[in-house]
Amino acid sequence: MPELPDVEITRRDLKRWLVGAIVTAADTRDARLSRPASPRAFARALLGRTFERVERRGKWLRLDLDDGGKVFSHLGMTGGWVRVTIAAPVARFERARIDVVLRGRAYSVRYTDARRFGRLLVGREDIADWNALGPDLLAEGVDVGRFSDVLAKGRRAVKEIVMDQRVFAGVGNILATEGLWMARIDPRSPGNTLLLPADARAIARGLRRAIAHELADRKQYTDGRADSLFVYGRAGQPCPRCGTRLSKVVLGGRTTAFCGGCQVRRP
DNA sequence: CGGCATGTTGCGCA
DNA sequence: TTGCGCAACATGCC
Repeated sequence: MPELPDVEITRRDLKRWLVGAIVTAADTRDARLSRPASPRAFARALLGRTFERVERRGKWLRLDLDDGGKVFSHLGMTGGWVRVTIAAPVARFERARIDVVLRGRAYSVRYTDARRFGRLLVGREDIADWNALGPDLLAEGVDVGRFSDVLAKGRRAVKEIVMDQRVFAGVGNILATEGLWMARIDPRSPGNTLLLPADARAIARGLRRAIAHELADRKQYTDGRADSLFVYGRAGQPCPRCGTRLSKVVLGGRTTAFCGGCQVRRP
């Protein structure tokens, strides 16, 4: 599920379902998701409250309550929010529920997460993980000069740099792979070989295009992801742009597909 | 059975 | 102090 486009779709869902809604019941028993706090704090913070806003930065969601409380949700690898009836049975891997009333209608918003790499936190202050995030490519403009400086600083591969959440919030393995292909830049290129302002601009633009492409795709399909990607997971197949056989390499421990024919690597 | 997976974190070591 | 590589987390799926 979750990189920036999926989390953005989730934000829009939660906004529709929750803003203005009053919480009639809330529960999670999962100490892993709420770590390091007790899962009991979840119900305590939510019961009787009204949601005022649903915000997103990168892969993090923040739900703001009418008393100043905040709920932070990170979907990890397999997390997701769904809306069901109050009486719906507990789904396999359901980890939390928020029952609400909105405009006279009662229903339940449930969080499911098989692997439990996600987080579900309540508090009154923004958490450190939220504050440390870099610019969100969907919400903010990119300061090309600043990004250029970040690139110049390291010999780290450019793909690892753009996946650093302090550099661009929300860019994960799929977006980085797709965005660099769109930018025609080899993901292995050391940052300090991409010194031209044009390089920084091309990368930011490629990532934005990858985000827009996936968001547009989500509007049409619910499970069309695999078919909408150009190179991710397609090593061995022909490049959709130039026909060269797509290569595979591991960067920062993550599998990366790229085209040796049209993604340039500067010496 | 083995290998891989959209994310993050912590540890050992240079 | 910084950074890098890698295992770990928990589970599904091919």
